[in-house]
Amino acid sequence: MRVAPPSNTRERREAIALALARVMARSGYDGASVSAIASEAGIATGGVHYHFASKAEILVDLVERLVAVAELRIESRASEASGGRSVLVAILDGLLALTEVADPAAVAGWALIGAEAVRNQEVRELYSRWTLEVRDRLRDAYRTACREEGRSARGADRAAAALVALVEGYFAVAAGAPGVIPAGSAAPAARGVALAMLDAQPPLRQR
Amino acid sequence: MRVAPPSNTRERREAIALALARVMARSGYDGASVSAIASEAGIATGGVHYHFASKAEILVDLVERLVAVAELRIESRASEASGGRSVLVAILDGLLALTEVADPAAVAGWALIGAEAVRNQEVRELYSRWTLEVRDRLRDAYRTACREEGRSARGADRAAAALVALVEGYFAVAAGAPGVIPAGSAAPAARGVALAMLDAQPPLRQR
Amino acid sequence: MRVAPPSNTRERREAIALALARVMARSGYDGASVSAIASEAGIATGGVHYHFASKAEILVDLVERLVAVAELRIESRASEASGGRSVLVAILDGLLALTEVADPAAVAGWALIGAEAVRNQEVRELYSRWTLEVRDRLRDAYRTACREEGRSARGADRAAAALVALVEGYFAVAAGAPGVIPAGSAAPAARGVALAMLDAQPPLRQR
Amino acid sequence: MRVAPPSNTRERREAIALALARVMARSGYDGASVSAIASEAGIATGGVHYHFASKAEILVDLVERLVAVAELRIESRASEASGGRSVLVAILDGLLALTEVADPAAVAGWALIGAEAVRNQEVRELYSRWTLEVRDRLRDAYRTACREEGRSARGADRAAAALVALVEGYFAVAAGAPGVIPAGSAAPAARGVALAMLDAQPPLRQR
DNA sequence: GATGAATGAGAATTCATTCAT
DNA sequence: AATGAATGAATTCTCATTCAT
Repeated sequence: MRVAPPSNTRERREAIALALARVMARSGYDGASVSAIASEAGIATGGVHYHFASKAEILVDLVERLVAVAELRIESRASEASGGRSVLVAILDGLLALTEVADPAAVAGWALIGAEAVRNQEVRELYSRWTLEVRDRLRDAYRTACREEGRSARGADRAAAALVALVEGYFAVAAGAPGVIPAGSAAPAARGVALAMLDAQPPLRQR
Repeated sequence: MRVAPPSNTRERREAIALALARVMARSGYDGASVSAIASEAGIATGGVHYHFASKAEILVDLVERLVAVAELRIESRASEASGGRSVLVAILDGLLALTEVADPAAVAGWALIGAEAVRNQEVRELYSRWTLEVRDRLRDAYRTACREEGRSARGADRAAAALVALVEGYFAVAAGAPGVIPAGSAAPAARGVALAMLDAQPPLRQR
Repeated sequence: MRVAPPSNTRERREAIALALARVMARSGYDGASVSAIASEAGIATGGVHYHFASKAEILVDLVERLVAVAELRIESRASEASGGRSVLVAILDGLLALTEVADPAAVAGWALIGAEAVRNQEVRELYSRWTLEVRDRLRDAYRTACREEGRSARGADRAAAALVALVEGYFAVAAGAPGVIPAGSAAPAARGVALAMLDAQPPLRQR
Repeated sequence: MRVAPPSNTRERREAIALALARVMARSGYDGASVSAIASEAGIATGGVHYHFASKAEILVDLVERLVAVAELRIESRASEASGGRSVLVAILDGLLALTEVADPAAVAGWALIGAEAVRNQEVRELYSRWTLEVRDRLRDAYRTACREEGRSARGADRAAAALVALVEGYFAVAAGAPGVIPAGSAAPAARGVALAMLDAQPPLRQR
């Protein structure tokens, strides 16, 4: 009696999504032809469409994977953190870990996902949702830190938005203008920015 | 005998480049087909190729135009500035003016140019050159401000790189995740970041 | 697990190359659009490019096929020949067999390949190499015949070149000016020319 | 009172036709774009269509010019000739003069005209008419020579056809496979072929 | 006579997707 | 599960031709 072999769909989908990231880092999303993705993943063209209904779906899958990974990194750092400042730093570190470990495919992939969000509604929704979530977490941590330190939390919103822009900007510049960002400077500089902003928040006046 | 109308090539090239920016804002660069650009510019498909040898050349032209415009804005603001802090602010304001006057085509255009730099060498060179130039100007102004204020200029490099990332990030996020950046907050927040970073530079120790 | 039908690439490539020859005979090489070739071969446009990277590559393939066929014809005739005269005749007969069996596509195809050699370097190289090879074989047979018959072999070079021109001219005229060459006269007339030239070679003077 | 400037249409048409020949020698007929022809002729694109209704008409004009020139050369040589053999030689020399004076544009032009005759009816008619005329003149001279020398004129037809093929072949090979024909050998070798063929005609038997 | 911008109909080529095996 | 040949629509680009000036 034959037993059906175990499905390898999960691994295949991952391999294909990561192959897309690598090809995108060279050729952009449109330049990443399905057959290039396939050969990067070590399978035949048709195989890609066995596992994904469309090329767009691979990109969506990749976005979800990158988000999940970032989320994990943030979570693991944040869970060890205590206090607003250290949560803030944990989030920034988690987000920018990619640039440190120098995974160029992931860095370029993320930058290109932002660009793809301009025209692809589904990607835009995912990208926006994640970006908003990050902003809100940053804002909450920022406010917490202000409260803990007896500072006004005015402008926490725009400060958090600036930190989001900073992080996304690091990805964009690292991908599109290599050499502009000193190696290894992203995470420490982002931390510095966040802390400088906190320090600039005025103390709450006594009542 | 030469009896021909004066060449309108200059205007046409500009019209086509701006049409590309508008179509890109909707559809991305690859999605901006030559015929979409042509109809946006109000001419026939062939007309685009009469004025540009290739679609890639239009993008290059657009990059050069956006850079030139940004340069002008920076120059006009910086010429009125005195002191490192105000030059720093002038540069950031000049760069981010686009986001304020809400020219979505230019904002998305610039964000997508960064993405296109990933795979297009000529665009990458232009984008890198401009980005480097901006970083170096920011760093010089930053150092000047430190000197003027008797502060150490340590880390000016990474601070300038962070400011570049911040600016690029504003474009990327505004284009890809509308709603994440509070309206009108980019320029003031960027100013705030720069000044907070300066304030955080320690004073030079006495000898 | 690989469960795929056996590749039919070889047959397809041949079918496409022969389709090109037929369409060229009607419309010339430039007039042979890829879609005309495809429909002549009974496939869709894209199919042509699945098997050939470019239209030029089809032409190169066709040249190689026609040369290979001619080579076979010459070889089979020459292997039965004995003596310079009969080898000479075998070569000419092999080359001109096309005109006799009235394969108009091949005749016109070859004539147009010569024309395409004017501007296409790869075709020119193939065409030149083959033409040179034919000339050298003719020259060798011509010299052998002279030696066998006690004649001077002076001018064997230009005689061989003339025979090459004669053969190519038959193709060109048959393709471009039908009716000028009496049907069936090419091979016998070429033979006649070759033998008359040999007869005109003066005897070696006695020493 | 203004006097209309003298028309320069005649010179312009010639300049354009010759420009076509030169561009064709590089790029083939289809590769010779109207604007390439125009710039070779030193005028603007539109100017070509002021003088010719269509690109095809330029080619027709060129064919007529090349034929007229060849006719003149033949006429001037034939008028000084006496006897069948010398007329035969005069015709061949006239036809092949192009290859001797090494006008590569004219040589390639003529070869490409033969190829263009395959698909362009008007060119085919001109090319066929001229080729037939040449064959018939060669045949007449051949017969005259036979009669003068008391030889059978059997096969004069196919001999004349062979000489036509030989001449056209020289053009085709010179254009498409440079180096195969020894320099300067075309006309003398063609003469040699013609005379050898005549020598091979058997004498008329006595009655 | 002549210019050169503009047109628009194709051309070659690419590629996501389908499907018989 | 997977293959890879095949499709056909879409894309970029070319170019003969037209025409206002």
